[in-house]
Amino acid sequence: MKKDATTEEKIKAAAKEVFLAKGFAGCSSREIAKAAGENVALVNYYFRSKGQLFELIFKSAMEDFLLSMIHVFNSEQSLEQKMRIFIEREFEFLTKHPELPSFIINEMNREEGCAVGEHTIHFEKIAETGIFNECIKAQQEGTMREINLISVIMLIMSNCQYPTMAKNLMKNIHQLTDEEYTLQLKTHQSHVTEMLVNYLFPKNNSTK
Amino acid sequence: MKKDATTEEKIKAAAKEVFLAKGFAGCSSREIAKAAGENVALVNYYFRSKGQLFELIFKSAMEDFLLSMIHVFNSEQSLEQKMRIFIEREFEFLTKHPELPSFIINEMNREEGCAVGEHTIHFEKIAETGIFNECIKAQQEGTMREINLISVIMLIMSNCQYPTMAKNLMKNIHQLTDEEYTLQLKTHQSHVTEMLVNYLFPKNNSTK
DNA sequence: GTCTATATCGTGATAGAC
DNA sequence: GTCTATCACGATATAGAC
Repeated sequence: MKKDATTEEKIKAAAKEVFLAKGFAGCSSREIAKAAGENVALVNYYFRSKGQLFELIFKSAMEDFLLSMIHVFNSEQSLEQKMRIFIEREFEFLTKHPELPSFIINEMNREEGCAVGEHTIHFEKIAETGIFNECIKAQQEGTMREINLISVIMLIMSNCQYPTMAKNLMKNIHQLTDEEYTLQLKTHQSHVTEMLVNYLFPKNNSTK
Repeated sequence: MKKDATTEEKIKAAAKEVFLAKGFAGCSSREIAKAAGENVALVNYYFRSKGQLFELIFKSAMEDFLLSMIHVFNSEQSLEQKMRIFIEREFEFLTKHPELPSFIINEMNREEGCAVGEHTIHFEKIAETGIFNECIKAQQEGTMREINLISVIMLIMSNCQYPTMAKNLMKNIHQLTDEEYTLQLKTHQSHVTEMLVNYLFPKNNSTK
C-alpha cells in the first residue's frame, strides 16, 4: 500500500471499493467520504459530483475488465494453449476482483446509461494482438470449430464470470460454506477449461 | 391482462416490474406507486413498507427462477434429451424475463441480505423430480461424465443466463443492434446446447 | 486544501380527512 | 380504501471560514 496517498487518491480508492460493492444507486457520497476517512465536501471538491466520480470509476473498471484479457494474447503459443492460459488467468483475475463483472453488467443495464461510451477502443486493442486473425486462420485450417468470434467470447465470459458473480446465490441454493464454494470453484474451473477446449478445438473427426 | 385488477394487485405488479428493472436501491416507493397509477400512501397501506414489499417480490421472483427449471424434469425422456429441452426452455424463459437472473444475483449480493431464506425448499422440489438420482445412475452406467451435480447446474446456468444478463454489455462492446444481438443469441444457443451435451454425455471413448 | 454549516431537494412513512 | 398534507431524515451540493 502507498504509505502516503494524497486525499484525492484516497477518495478515488474508497469510491472504487464502495461503488464496486454497492453500485451507483446503492451508496451515498457520505459513505464514500467516510470510507476514505474524509468528509463529503472534499469528495465534491475533487470530483465535482457523485456522478462524475462514478464515471471516472466506471471507466477505470471497464479498462481493468477489458485489459485483463489482453496480455496472454501476445505470447507465442498454440491457440489451444493460449485459450487454456487465458481461462486460467481469467479465473485468477476474477478471484481477486469478484465484483467487477456484476458491476459492469449492472451499470450497463441502468437506463441512465452511466458512462457508456467508446469502450470499443480497448476492445480494438485486443483485435490488434492478432488473436482474431489467428482464430480465423485456424478455422480455415480446420483446427478450430466454425463459430463466430462473438460466440467464442461469450462462451468464455459466461463460464468464467458467472461462477464468481453467482457465488452467494449458489452458496444459498446449495447450502455451501465459503470454503466449500472455493473448492467447488476450483474443480469447476477445470471442467470449464476442458469443455471449452474440447468444443472449440475438436480433436477427432466432424468439426461441424 | 386482468381487466379489473385490485389496487393491491396493481401495486404488486408495478413493484415487480420496477424492482426487477432497477433493484431495491435503484427506485423509490413513489416511483412504484406512480407506475401503478396510485399514490405512495397506498403502497404503505397494503405492504407496510418498501422493504416488506420488496421481500414479497423477491420471493416470488426467486420462485419463478427456480420453478422455471422444474417442469421438464418430470417428462419421460432420455437424460440427454431432457438436457436439450431444458436448455431450450431456459433460453425461452430468459428471453421473456431477461432481468430475472441479474436481479436475483444482485440482491443476493447486497450486504443487507434482503429476503434470503429457505429457497432450498424449492430446490428440493427439483430433487424430488428424481433428476439427480437419474444423473447419478447415468454416471454409474458411464453414459454421463463423472462430474458433481453442482458443477452441472453451474455450467447450465452460466451458459444460459449470462448471455441475457450481459446483453447491453455485449451490444456495446461489439457494436450490435438489438436485432443483431437477438440473432447472435439464437446461434449462441445452439452452440451452448451442443457444447454442454457433448461434454456431459460424451459419445466416443474416454469419459474421464 | 480542508472543514463546518447550510440550502435544497427527495425519500420512507404516517396522520387524519373523506 | 383512498387521498392530501406533513414529518423526520438523509441525500447532493455549495458557501464561506480558516
